[in-house]
Amino acid sequence: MERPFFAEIILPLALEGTFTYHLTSDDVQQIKIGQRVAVPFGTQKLYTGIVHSMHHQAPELYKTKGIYAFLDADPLVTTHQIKLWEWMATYYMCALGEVFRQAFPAALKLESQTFVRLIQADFEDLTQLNDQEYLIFEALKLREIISVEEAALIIDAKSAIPTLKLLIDKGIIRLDEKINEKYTPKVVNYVRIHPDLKGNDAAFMDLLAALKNAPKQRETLLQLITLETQLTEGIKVADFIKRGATNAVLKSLSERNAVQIYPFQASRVEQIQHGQEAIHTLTEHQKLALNQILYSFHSFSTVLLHGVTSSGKTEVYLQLMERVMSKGKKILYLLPEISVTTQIVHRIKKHYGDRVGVYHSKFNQNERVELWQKTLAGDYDIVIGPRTALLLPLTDIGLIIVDEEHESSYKQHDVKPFFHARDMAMLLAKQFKAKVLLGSATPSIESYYNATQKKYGYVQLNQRFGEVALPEIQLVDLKKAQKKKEMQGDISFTLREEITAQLADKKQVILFQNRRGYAPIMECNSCGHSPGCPNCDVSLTYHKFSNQLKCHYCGYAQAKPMRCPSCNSHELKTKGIGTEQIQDQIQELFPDAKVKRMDVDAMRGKFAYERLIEDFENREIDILIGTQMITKGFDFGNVNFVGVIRADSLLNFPDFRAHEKAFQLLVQVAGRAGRRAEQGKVMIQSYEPNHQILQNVTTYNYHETMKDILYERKEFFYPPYVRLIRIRLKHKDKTRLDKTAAQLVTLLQPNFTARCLLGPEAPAIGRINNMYISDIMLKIVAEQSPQKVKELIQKELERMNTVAAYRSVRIDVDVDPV
DNA sequence: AGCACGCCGACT
DNA sequence: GTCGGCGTGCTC
Repeated sequence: MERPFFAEIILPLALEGTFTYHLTSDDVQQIKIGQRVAVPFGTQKLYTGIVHSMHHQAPELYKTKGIYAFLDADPLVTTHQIKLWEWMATYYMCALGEVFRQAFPAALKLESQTFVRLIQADFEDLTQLNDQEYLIFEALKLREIISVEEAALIIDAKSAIPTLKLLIDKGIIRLDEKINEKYTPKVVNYVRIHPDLKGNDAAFMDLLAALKNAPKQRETLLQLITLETQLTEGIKVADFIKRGATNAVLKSLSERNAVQIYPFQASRVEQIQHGQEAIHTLTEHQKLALNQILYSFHSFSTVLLHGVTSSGKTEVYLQLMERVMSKGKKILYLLPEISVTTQIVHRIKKHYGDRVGVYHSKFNQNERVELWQKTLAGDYDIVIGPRTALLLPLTDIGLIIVDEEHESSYKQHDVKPFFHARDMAMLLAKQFKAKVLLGSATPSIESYYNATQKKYGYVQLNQRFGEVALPEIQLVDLKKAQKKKEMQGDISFTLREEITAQLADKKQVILFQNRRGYAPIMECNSCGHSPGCPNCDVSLTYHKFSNQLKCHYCGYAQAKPMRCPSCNSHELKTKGIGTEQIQDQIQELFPDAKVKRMDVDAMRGKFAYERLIEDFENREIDILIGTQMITKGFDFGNVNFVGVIRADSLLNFPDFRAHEKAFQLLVQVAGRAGRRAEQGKVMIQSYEPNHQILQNVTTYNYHETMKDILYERKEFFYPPYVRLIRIRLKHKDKTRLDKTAAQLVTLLQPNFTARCLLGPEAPAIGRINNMYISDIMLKIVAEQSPQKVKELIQKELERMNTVAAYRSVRIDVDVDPV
């Protein structure tokens, strides 16, 4: 007798580990690791799971259930992926199921719905049924299967369950779990000459005669014939209409059986002809950098390419990609979220055509499935996307490029797992024995440090393309300007004159202000009251366009009050500046200029970003005012000047990374100026022009800045000298939250020195969406094993979980927070 | 995460 | 007297 088989299944749940199911001998025949299965879980639900492994150990503590169905013949998940998921779950301290849920396209997870089926259709004693039972019985005679929701609609009740229960008891119906696949292939209508007419001249002549009085139909038919001889592929109805046909005419023709309209499954992933865009030959500097990278890859698996803005890093990437592909290996090209729709991607796509898979967050569920399946099939030589592209079923990877590696959007912070794509890229590369290239004009301090410690190779590219010098940066002292009354609103005369000169020169201007809305705060001049969000501990931001006060954290909005809600005075004034206000001020100063704004508010909608880029390219915008969005892959030849409205808020951020981020951001902003022919110019307005960071920015002194920051980090015990783990507690009851946090600190304290355990402390915003927040920060020193520390935290969290009073507090662990 | 079970307030 | 609020406990 053979021993029974069991399978471990990964389920999309926030629960530890995998789940055991028993296998029938049939199951054993077809089961494969990575395969998608439907399994029952709990009393009601069917979930989509992934086969993790098979074994013979019967669990002792519970009875196993069986597999409900195998959803595909072949695995949809690779063993590399399962391994990566396990790493992520361990490293980022979350459940394997949470990684699965994030990684796997929602459309491939089935929706379990309960259906009702008739089992006794010949039931005749209708007097036994009440009105509602009868209605459902009749409906089922017509339809065979209806969903529980539909049943409720039929009898016009909130829930059909009571009635259905009666019918079940009578043995007339039964409940059935039916599986709905959410993915629906996209179907496109094509048109062709009716097959019956082909080679049948007599019929054809009859048809033409019949169309004697229908010139439009005749013309359309002849046009279709011509097209069919010209084109090898099918003709889409939509394309045919663009060439002059109309729906009405086609309808008549199809009714006459002259043409046939037939549906065909089209690929959703857009096709572009390739070979249109050549790869440029490299300059001497670029060639040197490429050779240094190739050389470094002999001794390092990761190389940091530090290339000033506009040095043509992309050209180097393209050449490197060519080499990798020529060896038959594939490439993963990661970039920050917003850059996925930029020029670089279009260029790569144009050059390599459908060998490139582009992934991005505005894709809908069906597009994601298609990309998943094509990636799995190995159809792409290059996959381009933001951090989540790392989770695709990649195969044969030879190189991973992490472009703009300093970008904090590589770290996922909203949904678990809170992973950093740059760090995971290295793990992934290890699996494939692939290389990683990190690229940036302003590398993150972590990567820079790793390069100085000889953990990464380090290659510099100091020459801008065409040898154009870096933009000249001028600081404008706002204190002085104010004293001398050389200000108009928030624009100094110096800045105003420069913009005037640029516009006279027919150049476009970019202005940077890192705050959206009109004004971040409203304040009453007589009592000092400033309206706050009822759900969060923040001031409401005034949005002039909608005349509302909005909360940027929970989305709360209210109409702007006329009087102070506290003292009823009329003296409500705005404080601080946002992009909306700058737009107003600039428009007033330059009434003839076309002024546009680029921030999340202006970028709503699927193509808002693309449209703005197009407008800018076509010079339909003279002055663009943007938040940090403009620093990401925004590359235009006609911009020679960039202005920063107020740098101070960047420098005075209460975060240990503030200086690093401010330097990176300002250098990136400056890099938008003078990208092609001439040297650009940058003006930074600030109340503190002597601030060390601003001084370093003017000379582009990256190394000096990093040295200073590293010194501070070492002194105050921050990364890269320690690793951080932030434990964030949330609860709607502040007292319970504080007690739980205090208890957790008590449990952790014996294992950490005082300077390695900070908190509990409320973050800058202590309440969001009516949930109070408390943070505990742990620092792991070099001598400690991060794995041991994580196990310890896990143990203490489980201990907390045994006490009911603590259990209701939500606890999230963020490893390496940014 | 879902979902059932179970114990307290406002309504047919 | 019930419907339904969310606190608590369990799921292979």
